[in-house]
Amino acid sequence: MLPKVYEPKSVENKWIDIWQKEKIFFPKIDKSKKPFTVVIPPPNITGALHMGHALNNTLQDILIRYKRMSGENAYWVVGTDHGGIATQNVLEKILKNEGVKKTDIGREKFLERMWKWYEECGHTILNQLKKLGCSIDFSKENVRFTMDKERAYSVFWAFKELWEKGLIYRGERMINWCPRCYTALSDIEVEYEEEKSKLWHIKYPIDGSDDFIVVATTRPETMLGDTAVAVNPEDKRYKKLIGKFLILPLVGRKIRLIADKKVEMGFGTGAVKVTPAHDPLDMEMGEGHNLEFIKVISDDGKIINSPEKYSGLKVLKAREEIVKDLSEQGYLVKEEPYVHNVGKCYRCDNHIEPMISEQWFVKYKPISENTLNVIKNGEVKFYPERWVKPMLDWLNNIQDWCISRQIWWGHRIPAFYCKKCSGKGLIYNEKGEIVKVSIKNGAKPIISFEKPSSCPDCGGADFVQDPDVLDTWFSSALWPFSVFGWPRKTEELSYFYPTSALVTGYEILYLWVLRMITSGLFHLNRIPFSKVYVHGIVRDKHGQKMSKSKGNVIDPLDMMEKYGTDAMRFSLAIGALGGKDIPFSENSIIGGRNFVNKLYNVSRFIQMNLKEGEKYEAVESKMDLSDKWIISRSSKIIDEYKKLMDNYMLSEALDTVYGFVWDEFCDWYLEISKMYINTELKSHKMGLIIKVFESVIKMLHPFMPFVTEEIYSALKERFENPEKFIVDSKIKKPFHIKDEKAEADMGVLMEIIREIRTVRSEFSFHPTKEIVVVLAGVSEIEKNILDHLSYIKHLSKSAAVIIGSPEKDKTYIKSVVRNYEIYVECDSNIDIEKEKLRIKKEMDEIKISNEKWEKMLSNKDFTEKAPESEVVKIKERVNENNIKISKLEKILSGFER
RNA sequence: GGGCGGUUAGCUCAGCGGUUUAGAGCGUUCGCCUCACACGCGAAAGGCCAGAGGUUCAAAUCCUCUACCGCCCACCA
Repeated sequence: MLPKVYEPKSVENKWIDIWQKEKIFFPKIDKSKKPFTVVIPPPNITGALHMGHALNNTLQDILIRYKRMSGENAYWVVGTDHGGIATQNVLEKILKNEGVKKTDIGREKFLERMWKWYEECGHTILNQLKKLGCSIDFSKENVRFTMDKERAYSVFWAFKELWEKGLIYRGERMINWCPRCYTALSDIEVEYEEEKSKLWHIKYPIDGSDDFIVVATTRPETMLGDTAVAVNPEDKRYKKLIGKFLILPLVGRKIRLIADKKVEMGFGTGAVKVTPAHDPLDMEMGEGHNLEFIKVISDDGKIINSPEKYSGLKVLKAREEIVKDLSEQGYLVKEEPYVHNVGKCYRCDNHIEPMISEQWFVKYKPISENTLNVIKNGEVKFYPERWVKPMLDWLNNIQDWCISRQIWWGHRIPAFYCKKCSGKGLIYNEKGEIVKVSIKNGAKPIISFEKPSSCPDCGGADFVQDPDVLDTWFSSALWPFSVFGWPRKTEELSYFYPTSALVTGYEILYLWVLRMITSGLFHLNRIPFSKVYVHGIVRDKHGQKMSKSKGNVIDPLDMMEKYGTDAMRFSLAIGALGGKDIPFSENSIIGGRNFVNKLYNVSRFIQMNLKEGEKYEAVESKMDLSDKWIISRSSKIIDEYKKLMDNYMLSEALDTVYGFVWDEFCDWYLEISKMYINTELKSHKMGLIIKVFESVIKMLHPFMPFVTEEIYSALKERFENPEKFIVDSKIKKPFHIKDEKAEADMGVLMEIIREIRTVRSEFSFHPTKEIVVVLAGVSEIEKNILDHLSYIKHLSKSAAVIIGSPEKDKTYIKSVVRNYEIYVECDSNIDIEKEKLRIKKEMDEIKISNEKWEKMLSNKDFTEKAPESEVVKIKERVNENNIKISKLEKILSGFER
């Protein structure tokens, strides 16, 4: 005998093993079948799976399993991402705990450690995906890594193609520098956060005069690199001073007062200090006015090229000193509190420094034009659609993409330099390692996958590779086709590409999704996927972002351990509504667990009533009302389910089935069917139950793979033409019958039953007390009621349900449902006042709605303008209510006697 | 500054092709260990659908404005 409560752990492990062993998810190229391909957003190998992964991969798995069960050749391509800065930071932290700095061990050794880390962590992540129930084939040959050999070649090839078309260049531009991670970042890798700071007003004396100009700044320390002050050309206050020279306080440098219409007259004092090397806007002005660029902040965030006093200080320390000195020397006019946005590194949260730097860039505008078009014309569809507009806006304002990173972990830029020919363009550290390359200063890159054999210029063979690595998103952007071996023309590539759908969170739409579309179009001239299912972020139950510092993190592994994987998947899936963020709590998983248990117990119920050797078959001639009703309902539910699933409304689909199973199938149909278990109708009833339940667990399998597989294996001999496993089965509609009459009739019966139950409950009948119910008041009671008195009897725990009139010498609790009067026999000492109140209350409610409707009916505008069917409907309702009112009145007057 | 999303039961949210008495889950209350399930069953209480206008025979639902909350984008030093 199966235990009463479902025990997930052993069941889950069992099926994980079997599915892998049976190679069910192994990709097969089958040209007779339509492929449904999804590439996984490769998880970074930074550690363990978190709730975001759990959500993302649950949703993908639901889609994949659904498509597989819909007859498509579903293939979910798996792999992990090397994760550039994020992963390097993880190892750096580990090293720090060991008391080692990465510079101590050097690049080569460091990378050795990184690869070792990959071996361990990559494995962990894959195992966790397995635990999540992902229908992925985990054989080694099917697992990719963004930095494995094949992918490395894809990356090189992509770089080469862009380079050859002049779309990759190395140039000196304003970039975002993270002094902590010690690397450049692209614009989207900077997050802006509001910070309380100050606005300092500083006097800049005018050369050869006692007068001065006051500038306002949030970054006084950058004044060390000021090479101008700018005002708006229209600004009357400063017009005549334009072109004069100022003396830069603390430094003594002579700088020009320039006019530029980028300066806002209304802000601060209307005069801006210009630091071309450390501010994007200032850089533009610097270029426009031919100003000197003086870099005063070093890569490690310290002051350089400045008076002795400040050199070597960290930026914030320098700020303090400078403000102090300005104040002491009388240059500081005032400081006012000021709130403004500060850029922070998305990987380490430290302040980023804008600075001029020579880096590799991709010219993005020209290659992303096609992306704009395919989104605009719907070749790539977003679910929900509301993301389209932000995507287009972003593309319209796209900037060149800084792709070089000064870290060690990643794809090394495939550029080699002949040591002899590159001269001063190659910069080495004291150990003789290459640390920087400057094409500006003469470095000559040769783009190559491997070290070139000889220099085309001098014939020399002494090469050095560019020390930088590529932005991790560069390889991610190629993922949908690099996974299939591109640029090699593989069979996989031609069969599985373009992929079908992408499932991802909205936070990486710009960072990743748009870039994939762009590279797909650029390198293969085909979109990488046509559907993008965009989900939200898993938050805590109050809508707060989960974070370690807030202590509100829920660990999916704990949850799976505690409640089972299916339970967690259920709660994630049902919460993923409309692409919105998901408020998540342990409580919501409990709901999932309860549902898993419910399903499991249905299967127990079925199994308990099956006998070996007996046949169970639904027979059409034996169909009664409840059968017709459940068939009709289940037909509708399957249609609804498919429609929702096909439109990526997974949560709604799950909710639909959930409601059907629990409320209709279990609470009504199974309860009714219990009456027939010991009758000759058993075979018919059980047959029908099995059929409906089979379709239910199939619909639920994508959401809750383990429990449904377990149930399937327990019951499948009873199914028609069962497959070996539910994963491999097809969702089929067992019936194509929609019976509105049966649904309506059943509705009446349900109402009557509920009314009797309410009476029982309100008048405190013990649940086991059997009662006598009389149905009366209708001259000719419909046949369907007569036929199904047994339902009423059974579900309302009645000893007898009689059609007729109440007996005069007995006491009844009376109520009205539709046209029927219901008399529930009771002791004479029932609380009459309570009953009166009950009836009155009900009557009042009906009267109120009747008044409303009668008013509508007397309104000519309504009867003339509203559709005929509406008017008829209202009329019918009024009539029904009037009958009901008269019956209730009769009952009330009965009390007065 | 621009854009997007939200404001419905104590909590988290559905409903927004216009028309019953506005739903669900959780929580609460009452009664039940009813032979699948107490991770359950039955019943109940609980809502001027953020506010103000407008369109309409009819508005939680469509339009406009306002308030508040949350995101995203933007070089206002």
